[in-house]
Amino acid sequence: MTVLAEKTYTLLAKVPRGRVTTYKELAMALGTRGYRAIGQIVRNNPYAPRVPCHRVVASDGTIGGFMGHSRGEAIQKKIAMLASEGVHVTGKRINEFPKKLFHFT
DNA sequence: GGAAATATATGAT
DNA sequence: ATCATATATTTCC
Repeated sequence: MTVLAEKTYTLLAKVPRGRVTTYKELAMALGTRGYRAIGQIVRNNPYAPRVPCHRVVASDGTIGGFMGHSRGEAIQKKIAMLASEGVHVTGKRINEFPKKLFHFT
């Protein structure tokens, strides 16, 4: 486990319910450019479900990935979970993404 | 120890 | 919109 992972989980846990964050925001807050690394870390998610990995989305408002695959039916499940928390998703993008997006800086 | 793969982002074409 | 490059971690050899 790397220091980057610790900080990633810490920040992710700080995201309130009904809000989402992006890999980019996380990477920026952590001071790294390894966006993909964040994806790997979140995918590992040894702290689940204490760490809401489903609250992490791509910077363009798309869901990104979930459960081992990047784009597939698993996304539907993630969408349902987000909708359950108040973040509704229409089609392939989050509804009012910038408003629901939680930024650290 | 080194190479390939990944739940991304950005820039160029 | 599509293709190629950059970046950090993990997994497999």
